[in-house]
Amino acid sequence: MESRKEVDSLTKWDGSAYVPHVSIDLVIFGFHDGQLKVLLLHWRTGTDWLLPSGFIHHDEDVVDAAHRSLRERTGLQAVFLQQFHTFGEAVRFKHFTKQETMIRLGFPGDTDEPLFRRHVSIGYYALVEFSEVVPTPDQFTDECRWWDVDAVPPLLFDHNDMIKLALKTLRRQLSYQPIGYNLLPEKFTMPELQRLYETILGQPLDRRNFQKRMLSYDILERLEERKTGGAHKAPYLYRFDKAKYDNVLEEGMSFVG
Amino acid sequence: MESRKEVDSLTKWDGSAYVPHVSIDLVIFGFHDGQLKVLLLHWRTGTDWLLPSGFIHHDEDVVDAAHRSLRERTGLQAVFLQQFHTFGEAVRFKHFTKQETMIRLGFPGDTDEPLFRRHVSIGYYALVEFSEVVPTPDQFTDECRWWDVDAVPPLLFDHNDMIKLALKTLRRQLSYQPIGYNLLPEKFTMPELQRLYETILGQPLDRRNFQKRMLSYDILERLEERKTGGAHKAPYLYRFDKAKYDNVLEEGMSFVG
DNA sequence: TATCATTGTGTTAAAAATACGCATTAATAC
DNA sequence: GTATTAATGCGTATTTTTAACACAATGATA
Repeated sequence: MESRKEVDSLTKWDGSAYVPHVSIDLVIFGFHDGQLKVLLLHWRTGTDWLLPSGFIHHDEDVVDAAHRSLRERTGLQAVFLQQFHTFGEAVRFKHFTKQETMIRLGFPGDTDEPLFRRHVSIGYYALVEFSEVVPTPDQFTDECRWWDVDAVPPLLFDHNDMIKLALKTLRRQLSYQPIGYNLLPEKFTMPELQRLYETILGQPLDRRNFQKRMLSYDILERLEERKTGGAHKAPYLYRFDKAKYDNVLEEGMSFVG
Repeated sequence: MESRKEVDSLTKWDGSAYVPHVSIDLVIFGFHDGQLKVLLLHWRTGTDWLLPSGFIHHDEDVVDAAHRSLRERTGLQAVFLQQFHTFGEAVRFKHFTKQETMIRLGFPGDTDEPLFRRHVSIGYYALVEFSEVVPTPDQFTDECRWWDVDAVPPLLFDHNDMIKLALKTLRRQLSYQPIGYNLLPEKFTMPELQRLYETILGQPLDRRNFQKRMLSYDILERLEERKTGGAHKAPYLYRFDKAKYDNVLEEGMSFVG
């Protein structure tokens, strides 16, 4: 279905530059139009979508490799990035077998292709500001774009499971930590923040209790401005107090230390 | 300091049988004499202690490799085993540099020794019944024994950090899940269960509120027997209702499903 | 048989989470 | 202009959960 030329360029991947058998997979969440989105890549030779992934240089920390991959796909520097699980199954093919997958991706026959060797993959999820992302494909893909989390198609490998687990982890953390800084623009209204929470948690929240809880964290700063333009009463604009926000996060989520 | 013969036998390790650059580290918790214990190994050629670790066969799931290693160190089959973090720093030496570590462990000079290549390590913690464990060293070690968690010496690599993080994870899970089944003998009293919780959490708990909460989980079965022999009033014996226990755990902690 | 430390089983108070009421406001319709 | 409408700001009850505390019962020891 694809020319040999394209397939050749795919195999130019220099596996020797990376730690073999180890990879990173990224579940990058964004929020737009009242919908939680996830960033997916489209394989050049084929019809399939998958999660952005990355490999680790020999002298590179895994977390740095994750940040690097994230930067390459989004253009963003500092984001909320959290390891959530390591996927260590020997066979990580799900909807298609290894053979089927290799054919679909343009690697017929060559069962020793380094890209398709067994990989232990470390899953990270990221929260990014939708409007600031410049979705950028990598050398294996020709398209990078946002998908609604509840409209994600069957993905390659076990990537659907990864999204599920990342979402589950995000929900748990959201329930007892004031995450959300990285998903919204600098200034936002309380209803907007609430909609974000409702979307991630998948359930409606009481307007008044939500506001009380958010303010109780003492990480929000209310501005004098109000958001005009919409019909009805103009809501106040808020802004995260970065210092206090980081502080709360540090206490609640920090590892080793 | 050690004969060449011993060092040679150490290097007989056949790295080709395993996925390179990936390892497993185990934080095995036990409970005895009102103290939380962790199982450590003593390196044959040297004075240092470290966590039990393992490697992954090419066709083996990581979680299976973890169970296998755990079995080899303890003799136990079914235990509570939970992945808690993957340690991906390029340099994981802490108290000693790589060179110092290699000398201490009897690998002078040979900087290419496969055992000392960079490893991404997947951390698991396990809860086991102290009295049923048969501590067993591996090919690199000459002793395997329990240590009080708060008397653990400086360990090789980043293993002290691993214990810290495993303990933190255990505490968090204990706070909102009825873990403990695997740390106690089949029959136990409520005070014994409470002491276990107090030890892990590191704080005293109210006797009456503790009992109420434990019973509210509806996973304990009170037996007719009482524990005699001790001075004072004889407490009832309890037993976990395995089916209900597994059920609660499944709902609260299951991944990918 | 009295003593003592510990267990079994409550009840009460405080705090947190949840449910709900009503006045205010800014765009829209008339 | 003025009334209407739907959403916001800010408040108060209610329920549920958590934490604090009291007292009788028991079994070995003195």
